[in-house]
Amino acid sequence: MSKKKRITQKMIAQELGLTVTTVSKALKDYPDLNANTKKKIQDLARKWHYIPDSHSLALRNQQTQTIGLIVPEIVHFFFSNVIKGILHSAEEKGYQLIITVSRNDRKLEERQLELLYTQQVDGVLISISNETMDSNHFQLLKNQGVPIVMFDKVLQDFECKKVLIDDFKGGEMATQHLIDRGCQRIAHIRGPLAPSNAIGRYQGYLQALAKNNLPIKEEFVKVCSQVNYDEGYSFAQELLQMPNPPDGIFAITDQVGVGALRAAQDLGVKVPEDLKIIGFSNSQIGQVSNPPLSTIHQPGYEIGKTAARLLIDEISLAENSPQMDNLTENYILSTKLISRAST
Amino acid sequence: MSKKKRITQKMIAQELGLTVTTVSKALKDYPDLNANTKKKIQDLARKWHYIPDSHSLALRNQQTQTIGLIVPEIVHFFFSNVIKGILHSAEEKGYQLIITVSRNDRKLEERQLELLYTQQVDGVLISISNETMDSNHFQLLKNQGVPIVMFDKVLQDFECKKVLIDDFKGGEMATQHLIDRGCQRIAHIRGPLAPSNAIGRYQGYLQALAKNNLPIKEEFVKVCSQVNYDEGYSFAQELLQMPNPPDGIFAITDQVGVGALRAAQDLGVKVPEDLKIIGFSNSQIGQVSNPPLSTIHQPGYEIGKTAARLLIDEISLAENSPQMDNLTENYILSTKLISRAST
DNA sequence: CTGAAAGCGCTTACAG
DNA sequence: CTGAAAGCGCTTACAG
Repeated sequence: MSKKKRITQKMIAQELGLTVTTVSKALKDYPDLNANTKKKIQDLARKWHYIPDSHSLALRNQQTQTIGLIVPEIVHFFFSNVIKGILHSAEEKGYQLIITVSRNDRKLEERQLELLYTQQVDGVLISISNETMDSNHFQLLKNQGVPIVMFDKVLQDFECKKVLIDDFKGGEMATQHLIDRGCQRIAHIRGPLAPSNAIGRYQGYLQALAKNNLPIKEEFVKVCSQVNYDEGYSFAQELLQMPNPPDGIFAITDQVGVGALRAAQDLGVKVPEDLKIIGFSNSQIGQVSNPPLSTIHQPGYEIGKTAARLLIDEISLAENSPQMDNLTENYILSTKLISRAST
Repeated sequence: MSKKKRITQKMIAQELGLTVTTVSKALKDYPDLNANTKKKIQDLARKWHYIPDSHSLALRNQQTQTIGLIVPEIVHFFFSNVIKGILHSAEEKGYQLIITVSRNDRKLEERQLELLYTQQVDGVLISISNETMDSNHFQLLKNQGVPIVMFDKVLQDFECKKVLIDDFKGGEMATQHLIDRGCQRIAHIRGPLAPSNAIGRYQGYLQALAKNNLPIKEEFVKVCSQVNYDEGYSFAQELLQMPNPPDGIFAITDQVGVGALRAAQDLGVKVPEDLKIIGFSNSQIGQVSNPPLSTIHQPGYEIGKTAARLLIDEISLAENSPQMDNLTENYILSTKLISRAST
């Protein structure tokens, strides 16, 4: 500690034979100061590299200029892009970002939320864990006046702003694309049962089948728990070894889709001739697979940018009109189909 | 603001007709309190969900339990893994992490450093931008008593702990592997000129050629600026269209390597028969390309974990023995060759 | 066993 | 034009 030689207003005041009050005013460019005094202070501050202490400011202003983020995973193309978008908006508005990871663990998510509260973040951005079914911990935070914005994986019955894509439509689009390409027996390797986005995509899949009068076969739906390459591989293997295998697979993510692609190739099933595969997200992995994977583009960067902006707006608003209730409002960003050689 | 209803010790004291002093002691479990009083306080604190204000603590203790991170990029497999490792160690020791990105811009890096200083972080972890050649901004921070640990992209002449792999050895290993596989005309698509790791890998490449009495051809060395798939693609295209094209390519990263792989395939050059390619890092992208890419494993998670631990140790040490100089010390984590179908 | 006081670094309404 | 005072939330050496 003693090693720290942080320059404070007090030191500047002492050096110049003034008081902190005057120094503070000079640094904030108050009009009612002697121009000369002001200049002397500002010059010394610059020379000594004075930088204000944010904790002191936080204490004084009850505002930390910091937002907290909780994501389920960090080694993840989509979430990396979201973070990039958040940082973009945060920088723009002079906010810092504290990042935490829930590892899809409901308990850990709660703990991270508490830590962010301890840090007095002005607001929280979150994509909830796959395990999270209730909103008690979010409600607690909200009751303390900390605004929350959810994105991607959201909790339907929690009142807050949400930034999303239309997963239902995306799922339908993906499945319809397979149908348009001539598939008749379409399997779906879906995400876990709880997350809102996995449900949406699954329902979109069902909808597309129904609309086209294609039969819905329970054995053609596989449920991932890890949602990774290996699961894609092994589920595809199972599917392709059935007596009447599918001729199309809609995978919940590109990771899973690329795993399925490899399984097909290892079994000698030709893609796209014998089997067409479409993923979801437009991750880099699908761009470089061979053949490249068709997919639904999910705009991570824009989602992050939008979510952070909404949160920061809400923070500023809360300051001015404390009575403002933050009602649920869904911001749906658009997706698009990207057709590549796998379909 | 008025919306915030954060519970403070003062409120608890008022409710129970005590003073903050007593409340503070009870919450910190001081021994010299009436057991009954203590219990009453602790019970109410729990009931009201009291959570201490970290800024107040930071101000009081001159310790924020927060570390800052600056990385050149966030949408990046290697750095994501590093962050995961950092979060692991940080959590373990009760530290929070503020993340910023320099976008390989020296000016922005300096700005981020300043913001972290404003936030009073207890220490800084950094992988420097490709543009950074001098250490003035780091020296400034160090002079203020804020410990710094560098990783991956480091500044040779700045005194601090560094967590690295042996890029020279890695580059040599990769090139030697191509030679062992029968390559005689080996090209290198290298990183930018400044970064320590790009230089190390390049020198390792030269060393392997020299050791094996293979000629060093200037035209076989291409210099990336973006270090991405597209650059890998176009440089490989150039190389393969030479009158005497290379029979092996060592790419600075897997991204670049996979780009080169695709270029070869698009030109009808067979990999690995006519051309062998090896990348660097062991990113996921190389695991799923077709054929999968040989590479040098770079342990991102461990690098992050180690760097954060070292930093936190240094923070605690600085508290106790302020005179401690933090001399340069290199922590070299080991890499290994991963041979796949591309070589 | 409990509390009054000082202080961390800063801001701002108020006095002079 | 400058400064003394109070206060943000907390801790701790000291009094009683």
